[in-house]
Amino acid sequence: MSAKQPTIKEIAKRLNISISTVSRALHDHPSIGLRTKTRVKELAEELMYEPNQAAIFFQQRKTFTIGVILPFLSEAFFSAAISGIEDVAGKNQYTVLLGQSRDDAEREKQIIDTMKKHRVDGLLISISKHTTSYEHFEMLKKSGIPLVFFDCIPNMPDIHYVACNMVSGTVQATSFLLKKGHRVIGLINGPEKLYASKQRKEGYQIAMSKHRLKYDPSLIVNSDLTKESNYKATKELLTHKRKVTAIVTFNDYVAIDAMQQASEQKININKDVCFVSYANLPLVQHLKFSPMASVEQHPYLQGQKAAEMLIELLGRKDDERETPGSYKIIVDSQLMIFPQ
Amino acid sequence: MSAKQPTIKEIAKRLNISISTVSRALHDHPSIGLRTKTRVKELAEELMYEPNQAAIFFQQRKTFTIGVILPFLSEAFFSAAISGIEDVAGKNQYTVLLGQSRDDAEREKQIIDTMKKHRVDGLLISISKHTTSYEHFEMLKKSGIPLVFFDCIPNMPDIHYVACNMVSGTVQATSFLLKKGHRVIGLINGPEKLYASKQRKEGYQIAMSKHRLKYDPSLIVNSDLTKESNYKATKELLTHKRKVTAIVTFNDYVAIDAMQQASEQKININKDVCFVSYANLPLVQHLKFSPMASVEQHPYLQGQKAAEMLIELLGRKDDERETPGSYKIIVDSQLMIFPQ
DNA sequence: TTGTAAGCGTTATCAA
DNA sequence: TTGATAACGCTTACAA
Repeated sequence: MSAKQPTIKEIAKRLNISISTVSRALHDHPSIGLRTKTRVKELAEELMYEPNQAAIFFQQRKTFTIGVILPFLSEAFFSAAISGIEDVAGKNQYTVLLGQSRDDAEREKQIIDTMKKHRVDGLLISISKHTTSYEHFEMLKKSGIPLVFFDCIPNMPDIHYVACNMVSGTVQATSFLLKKGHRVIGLINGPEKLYASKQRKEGYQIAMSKHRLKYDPSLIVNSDLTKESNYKATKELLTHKRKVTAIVTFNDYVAIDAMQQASEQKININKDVCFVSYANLPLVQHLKFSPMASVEQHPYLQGQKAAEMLIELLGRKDDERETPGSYKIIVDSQLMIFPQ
Repeated sequence: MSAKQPTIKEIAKRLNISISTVSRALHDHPSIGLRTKTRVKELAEELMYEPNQAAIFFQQRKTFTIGVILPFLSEAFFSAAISGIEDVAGKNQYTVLLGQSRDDAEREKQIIDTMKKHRVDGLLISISKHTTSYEHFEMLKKSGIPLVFFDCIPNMPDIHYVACNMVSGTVQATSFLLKKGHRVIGLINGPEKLYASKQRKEGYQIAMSKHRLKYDPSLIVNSDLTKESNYKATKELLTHKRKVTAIVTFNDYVAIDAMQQASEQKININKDVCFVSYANLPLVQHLKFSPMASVEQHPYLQGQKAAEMLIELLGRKDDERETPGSYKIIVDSQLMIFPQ
């Protein structure tokens, strides 16, 4: 049982040759005689030899591991994203180390520490919504660990990232409603300081001005994305002095709460008040109340792109990596309209 | 930029002492003079020294990494389970390497290979529903890598596992319906060879016999869990010669399809035909049609338990690990009844 | 209290 | 075509 794994040394001893010969034979080094090579390979096979990656990682100062830090895997967006990451990583012989921040800045910091300890070759991060200080990211940069952000990105100069352009998604969402004749459209936005919220706000404003409508700031309300806050925001819009006939919500979860709340107020969902949202949850069309449309953010694609970017970065020689500036990829969001 | 990480050698040189002294100072070894210790620690701090874990892993023949292989992170069950795993792992200084099999046996095998290469200390596996041969698991066992299965476990002797007793869950589910007066209850089960299906079947039979009702095999139909297959199974039950008034479904996803199908046949959900299911998806109560109850399988808890078991196994000396037999933990499932 | 040195498994450089 | 040896960074038994 559990006989300890054979090493090249073991093979060398048995064959009465040197370990370097064994190493080379195993690597198909051209200078090794066919005879020796076969002998080595056969014995390796027989002993079920497997190179000790730990030793190789150590020797090559590389772990072939990338760390992925994201808020919640339970959010469909992230589980899709990590699949994209995993696929790209796997194709490139990299492996994925996982850490969920649970939207807790402290936890995020701690995970980064652990990953640094584990000497991941690089990191993919979607920051927690409570992360405000960015020192830990700076620190990583300084220690030469490449970093690619995706989806939720910090407001820092010179970072590599992949993100979705929420502005255009929001323009589409709002325009969709405007074209349907709505004139008083509310927006339940996320926390004000979030970049994602700023983009939605901007998109909303652009759509309004495109349609030559005056922008009414009181139609945008912020929620901290808890159920209570979502309810409150919804009530605020539903009791607005102007009659709100359509609401754009920060994401599908917010939409669920908003529609629930509206329905309790005897409002006919998507009749009296129309809803449009973001995320495009897999189950969204099966919901009791579902929005008329939802902005797809292509999480799998974002994951792929981010992983590709990171691996590209990792492939470079250290000196090339010094290149100033940063990579950015913007994935276009897209309004998915559901059949009614 | 990216100055390469300092080593104890570096510290030793600067302080003109030996590397072993540095190593010991950093580890608070009792035999080191307070003076030297402070000097070492201060310099380490200043240089932002961090031990090279890759070297340590190599040296200690341990990576403090556990591999987790599961079908889909997009299933709420698994994303909850992995959170439990991650929490326990983190508390014990372990880190989590992720692999999704996508219910593909080949992929599963390949992930195992990669993880073995990466020298994970142990593995947590929920097998893919298409895994039929277990050689790769046997192989791991032989190479001395501890293995703990959770949720979906293979039919192998002497394995460690954590699983949910679906029998009792099914007894509860079926009894719930029986108590409501239903007499002709259908079961849309999963693939026949799945252990989980066998348990559900058994539970169904037990509940029936407890209520002194004759078991009618034609009321159990199998689905391969695709949408089409779910539809087909549903139709079969709805056109059964006996009038089926309640249906238990393999899980919430099946329930969604089944209720959709039933509704298209003008059947009044939970009036004409009542539905009960498994999994307790977080969104289940927000669905257009939701089952009257769903069996909770405590994924987070299963994840925790499995991780604890594995870490316990890892903590042992090699000789203790030889202990024959195996650990099993059965987590009780529980019927969650939703307010109507 | 501190230093020396072996060893973990591999790759790579240099010699033979 | 092959072998000896250093090196990667760290821990630890043994010496001093």
